[in-house]
Amino acid sequence: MRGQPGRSVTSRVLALLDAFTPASPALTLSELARRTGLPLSTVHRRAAELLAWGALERGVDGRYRIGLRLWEVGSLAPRGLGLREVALPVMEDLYEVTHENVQLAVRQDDELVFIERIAGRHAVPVLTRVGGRFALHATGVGLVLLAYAPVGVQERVLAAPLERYTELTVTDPGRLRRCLAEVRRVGYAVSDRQVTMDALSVAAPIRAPEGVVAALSLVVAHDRADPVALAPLVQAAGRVLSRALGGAHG
Amino acid sequence: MRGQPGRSVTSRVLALLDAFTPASPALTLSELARRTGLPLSTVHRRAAELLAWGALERGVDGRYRIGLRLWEVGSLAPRGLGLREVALPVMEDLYEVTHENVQLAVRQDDELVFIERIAGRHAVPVLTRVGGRFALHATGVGLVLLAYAPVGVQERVLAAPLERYTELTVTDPGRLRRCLAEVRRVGYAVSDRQVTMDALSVAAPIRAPEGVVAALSLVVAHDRADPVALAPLVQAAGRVLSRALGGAHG
DNA sequence: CTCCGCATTCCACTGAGTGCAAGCCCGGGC
DNA sequence: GCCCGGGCTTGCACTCAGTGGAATGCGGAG
Repeated sequence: MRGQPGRSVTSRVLALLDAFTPASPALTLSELARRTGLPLSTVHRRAAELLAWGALERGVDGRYRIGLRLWEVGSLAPRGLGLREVALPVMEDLYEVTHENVQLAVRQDDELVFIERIAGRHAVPVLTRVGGRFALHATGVGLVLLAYAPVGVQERVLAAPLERYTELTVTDPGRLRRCLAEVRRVGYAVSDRQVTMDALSVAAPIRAPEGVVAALSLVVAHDRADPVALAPLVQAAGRVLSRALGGAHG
Repeated sequence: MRGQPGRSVTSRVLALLDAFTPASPALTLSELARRTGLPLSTVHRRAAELLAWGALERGVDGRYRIGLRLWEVGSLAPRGLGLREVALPVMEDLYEVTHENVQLAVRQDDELVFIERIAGRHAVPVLTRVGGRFALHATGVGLVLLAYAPVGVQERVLAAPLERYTELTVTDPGRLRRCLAEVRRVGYAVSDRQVTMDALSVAAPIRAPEGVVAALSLVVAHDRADPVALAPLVQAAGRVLSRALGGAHG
């Protein structure tokens, strides 16, 4: 072909999907070409194929969006809706008891991904969305996932600059390392106003046979609750789920 | 290349994703090759690329599964989690009032896809799963989606054999056509024991500017409730959502 | 009318992708 | 030990699917 060497067709297709983000869920063909750095004609052909299959859809405005077929296939991810289906009843129980935000997240590389949330109507509004990513070093779920992550992941996160969200965010690697040790010791994590000054979260691990696979948290107004009192509730829910997944209880 | 002509790389990649179904969410490389009809070496290379990107994952057993990254991208589908985010609060309200199963579905080609559900603990157990497909001619949501679908879709569905689920399933095209007219006249659909003999469902359309984009339903035990009494509730919820999406109220 | 931005189609060229075949690894039977 | 069978991975020579520049269509704004 005449194409610039070194780029496989598959990688181009995946690059197209990568161009869609929560911030820009609808793109024109030329925007896609700009974002991927590919020629317009190439993007046009690849997009047409994705369109035919249902991975992309075109709205009335002519823009491309992620198609329902891709959502369908994505819902088969065991760590996505699969995990959600198992966790939801337990999360609902936790919500019944506390009437606060309940969140479920897993680790993906060096970040976390929110899988499900029960948003209490009268609880603190949370900024994240289901399917969204976040750093590991600040939230309750993040601290749990990081504490039980492979050492390689921990080292990478500790070596990279730790973004500051509030004045209470832990950005010193040494201090974060001690926090993680503490999380492993007590079996839960508390993130007190480390993401926003409004909220505090308490999180516990969910274990499968292969280790900690997810984390569950309660997010509450920072002045409304005692984290140490909430911890047993979250831990208990985590243990129920761990048992459901065949994991050891910690 | 030496490859058999007529099959694009993209279509092969997508065929790999197609091989994963709710019934078989984990596959070995050879199973993938068998299902797609592609040579093992080809599958191996395509799968390696999907693996590297995160579209696929390999479990501890070495089997391939849909990866979290694909779920993440899929969650950007406006008709998937996007719609869900809008609808969930209203669905929760409906659940609070009725304590019955609440379901949200959209049409994809000639079938429906369930987007979200609130499963009442003490309500009828439903057989479908979020992300799953179903025929249009039997369920409440299906009848609504079919009634407001483009004529082309209606004709295709009416021309194809209509699968029978119970003795009450409408399988006669003429009768189904009259049912659809009735749905459009009254603005809601009732499916009385047409899917299982246990349950009955009442559904209403959700309208956006471009027309009916989704349907909402209550699924209840067939002997527990009067569908005509439930209809106004479902319709009201549908109208709230229609307004949120900028659709005309019907 | 022309210009601009975006989408679509054309076409000659070529290297990315193919599929066979051979090799590898592991476990089970003998 | 040795061989066999199932799965996975790699090497290699061949070639067509895919490429990207350029040309064309298509509105809408000036």
